Amino acid sequence: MMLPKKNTTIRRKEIVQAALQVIGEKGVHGLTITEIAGRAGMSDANIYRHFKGKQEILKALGDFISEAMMGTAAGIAAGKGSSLEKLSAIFRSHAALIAANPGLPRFMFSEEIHLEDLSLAKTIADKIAGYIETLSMIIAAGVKNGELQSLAPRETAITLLGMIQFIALRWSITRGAFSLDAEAERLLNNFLLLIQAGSPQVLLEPDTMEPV
Amino acid sequence: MMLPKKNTTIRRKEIVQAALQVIGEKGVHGLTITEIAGRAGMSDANIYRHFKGKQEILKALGDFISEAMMGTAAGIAAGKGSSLEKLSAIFRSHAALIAANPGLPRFMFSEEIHLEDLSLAKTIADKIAGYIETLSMIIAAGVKNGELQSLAPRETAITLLGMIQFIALRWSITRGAFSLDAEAERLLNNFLLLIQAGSPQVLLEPDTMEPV
DNA sequence: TTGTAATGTGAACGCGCATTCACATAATGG
DNA sequence: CCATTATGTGAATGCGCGTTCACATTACAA
Repeated sequence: MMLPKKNTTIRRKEIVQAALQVIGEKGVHGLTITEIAGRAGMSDANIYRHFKGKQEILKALGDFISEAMMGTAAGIAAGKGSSLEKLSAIFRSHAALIAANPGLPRFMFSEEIHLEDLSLAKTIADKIAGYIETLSMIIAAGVKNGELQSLAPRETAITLLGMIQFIALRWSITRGAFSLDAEAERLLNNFLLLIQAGSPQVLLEPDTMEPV
Repeated sequence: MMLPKKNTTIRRKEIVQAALQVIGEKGVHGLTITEIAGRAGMSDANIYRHFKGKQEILKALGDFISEAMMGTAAGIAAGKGSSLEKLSAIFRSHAALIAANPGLPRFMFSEEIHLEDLSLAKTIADKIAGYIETLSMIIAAGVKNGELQSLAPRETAITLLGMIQFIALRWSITRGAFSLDAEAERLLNNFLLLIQAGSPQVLLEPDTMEPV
């Protein structure tokens, strides 16, 4: 059987998406050319008409994933809302993105990615640094206007990212044994309690809901 | 050349240690029988005198790593000291352990581990759950005696672990481009500020110290 | 001492997987 | 409509790596 022909730009997107799906199911370890081709509905050899090799596919996938994660975060950061609202929105959207694409954290964690290709590792590291920077600025703004406690912006940003990433890791190891969204919500609530100004110490009365 | 003979229990330890070192340098992806054998100074075939196969080596390595991490944490948890002191000690020892054994986080992150062997994945997940439980109890105790803010023990424990793990990931990706210990210390300080009772909020009145 | 089990090794085997090749078939520009 | 290029495919290639085998050498129990 011969596949109807499409130009390279379209095929490249299909292949990258197929790769992401394969990683979600079989992991980066199970990401073979044959698997990608099968998922994309084409022959193995045809992959090489659109990519120089597997490494190039990984590079394209890295760009796509980085863009998917950073894009929404940057959008939220640039938009309207309080610091708490922005942090919550970014956190939730990130969790939702992972829940929808299990291959995403697998790709980020995988050393098959980090160690194999120096430039790809650098790309990912830079994207993470940018992410931290984005969150830091939101937090710094919140500290300045008294919305948040007086805390270190960068370290707090890293703490937030660590939460997401750790949830994703456990979720990946347990093969989705728990609800990622629900777990994320629990952690977010606790985190918000910690960082917002003058919040806790509700030890006794459960009254002060809706803190504005 | 023929290696002087030793019994299996000794050889098994040597092989596991060699494997851990190889992972630290080449990653789980680069963990090949030939590499392990070379590092341990023995022939490939001899590996199979002491392990049934590669999978069994990974299993033994998983046990070793779990024990190394959980062991010290449990010891500190059972010892004397305030909650803050215990959390700090566990955090620092964990960071130091990772700094000394780069293969440790690589192993934990690797899906080559999680996805290949169900029982190994379960072992790791259980160990992590136990770790969370240990930290939770420390935190719960701190909350009860007023040392810590009224926060959710389990979620706070996960936040702490997420911090460590995220540092380790970035450290791994950047191939040790920054000082893991220093970074860990910065994050720990910020975290302690967040969780201890009545610390920040110096914004206005530095009154409500010591709430019990 | 002696024979049996444990330990050690180089060579070979087989499989999976990335990549290439020779050859169709469709698109596209002149 | 023709020629050139882009796209698509099954089969072959080659290599890395886990594992096995046939055969030494040492430990050790009787």
